[in-house]
Amino acid sequence: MLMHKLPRDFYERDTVLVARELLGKYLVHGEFAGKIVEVEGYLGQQDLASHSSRGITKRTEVMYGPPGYAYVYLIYGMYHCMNVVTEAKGIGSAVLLRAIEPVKNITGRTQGPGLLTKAMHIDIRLNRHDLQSNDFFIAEGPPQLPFVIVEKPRIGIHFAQEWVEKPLRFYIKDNPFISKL
DNA sequence: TGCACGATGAAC
DNA sequence: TTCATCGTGCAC
Repeated sequence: MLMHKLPRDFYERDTVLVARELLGKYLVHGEFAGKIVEVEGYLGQQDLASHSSRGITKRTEVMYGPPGYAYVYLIYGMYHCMNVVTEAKGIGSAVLLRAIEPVKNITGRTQGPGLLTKAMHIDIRLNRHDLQSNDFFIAEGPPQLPFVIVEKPRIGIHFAQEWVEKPLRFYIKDNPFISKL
């Protein structure tokens, strides 16, 4: 299977562009692989829905670091969420991976950020991991048919005031593995 | 040093 | 609609 790893330049671009282009790419962790079918963009310190909105802290400094690294955190004490850091160093932006389509060695459901990480065996130990590595990365998959991208408001960010309705969630239209309608 | 609260998922 | 479960951020 063609597995051309995405270069760091891919991530060092506008977050919305990176988010849209991550759809259809292959997330690889060791023996596990899945096709990314749903993502959300988190734009930086001005984005009230983003963890980076409170500035640089021990937790968010990875978001403000160089692009192409994983930001993995524990949510609700029991699930992990995985993001990829985007844009230049100094900008606290990232793309949350919300759902994948199983490709290799995946058991269990993958529709939702917590289920995705569980199925891919991704946890807090992979926080700050360089996605240019050989054990954990995102790659261009094999050629596939073109698809339509659906834009919707992000999930679970009711507190984010004027950012609540911004269309920063993207998914592959009609894909059966997206997390919600 | 303490405490309220999630970028969730599953059950009721 | 409620609950499980714990690290983070901010108040005190």
